[in-house]
Amino acid sequence: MKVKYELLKNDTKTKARYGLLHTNYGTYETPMFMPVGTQATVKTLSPEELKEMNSAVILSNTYHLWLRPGCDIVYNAGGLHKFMNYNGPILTDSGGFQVFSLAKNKSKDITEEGVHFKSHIDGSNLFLTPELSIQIQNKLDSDIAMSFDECIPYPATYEYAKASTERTLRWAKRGKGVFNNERQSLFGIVQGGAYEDLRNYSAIETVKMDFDGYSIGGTSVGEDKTTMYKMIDDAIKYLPIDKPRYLMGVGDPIDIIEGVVRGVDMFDCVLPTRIARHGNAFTRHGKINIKNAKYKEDFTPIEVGCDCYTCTHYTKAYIRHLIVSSESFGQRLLSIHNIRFLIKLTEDLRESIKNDNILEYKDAFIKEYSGGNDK
RNA sequence: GCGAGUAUGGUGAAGGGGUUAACACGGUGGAUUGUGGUUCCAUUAUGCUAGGGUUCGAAUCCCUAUACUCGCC
Repeated sequence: MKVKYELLKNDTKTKARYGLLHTNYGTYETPMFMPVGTQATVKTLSPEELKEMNSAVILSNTYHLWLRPGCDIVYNAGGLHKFMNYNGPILTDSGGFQVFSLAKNKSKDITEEGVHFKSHIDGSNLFLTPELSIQIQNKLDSDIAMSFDECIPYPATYEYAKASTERTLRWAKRGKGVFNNERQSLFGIVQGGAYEDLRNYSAIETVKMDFDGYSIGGTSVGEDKTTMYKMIDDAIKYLPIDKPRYLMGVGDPIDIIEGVVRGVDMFDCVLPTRIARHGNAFTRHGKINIKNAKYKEDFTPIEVGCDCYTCTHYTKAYIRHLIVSSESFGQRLLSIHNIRFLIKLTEDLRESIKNDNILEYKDAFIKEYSGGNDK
């Protein structure tokens, strides 16, 4: 089935909204945070652990699975869900962003037809097109596929942003033309760089193609926060109320709140798992670096009151020891805490929308989060 | 006891008279937003075993002491 968005409540003072996302694998509340499992696994975590922290949709990646193990192997395994033993909804990114992030400093050639670039694994020449990306995703059999887009760098000239935005629209149309999977949904992606008129135009034209959901791409690529929030505003203004809105790649706690207030329903980000592997943890009082010497003999949890497995069983001193010793269990414990932190944040945001006090929640959160990380 | 050799930061070490003592690990901070899974950046010896001497100038040369190492009694 196609995903369906059910709007249950609009906030009275902001554009925030509370709703439900109906999927092949159950119905979930929004706004939601989606952990990233690029290579068919949320790094260090099992599906059971994800369920335990009330995770819903997870992300995986077309580009990575295309190269390794290959989409036919996933297809022959019975699809991505079976392959990775995950019976929840899966969204696959199209590979558009990987052209931007993996090949950032390497040779790549973006043409009307598609993108020529080099494999990050063995340097071999690759050619990815909008059609191929969709065909791979059809085979992977994720629940939500993404259109193949170009993520415009920041800053970019108006001329480049305009040409790229128009090309992304043509790519979206081409991808949609070959899309062929009844069980799967397809989302369009709004680009436009940091230019208001291009963002508006991109949103309007993408919506005309009638996708199952819409995402806002091209943010958090080096622009300042004010610009980023405006990019969201400029894009979301023209998105329909009856389809889910997904802000791609954003997962800083404050950015999630700013996104929700602007009407975003879905977020994904590598931040919780990536910083976990490098020893950082989110707390209500800001991000902490567990490797800091001051935690050497701190026998309290990362966050008192946190309901995650990590905080209910382990101390900062122990986790610090694991991270300093490069033990993978430490990475796992921090990943559990960080993902649970963002999921809990979205749970709180949903409650605040239902209670009509999201602005109060936002102000209190930001004040506490930015206030320091002495806890 | 005799002979030879070595002594550089928390560690392994480079430098064999000429500005701020290489590099690596470790330590201490920081970064990270649709993930190239032990990453990236900054910082970390006012000092080269101790004392004395030569020299404009010594970690580098000389003397003494001390500690290790290897031989021989």
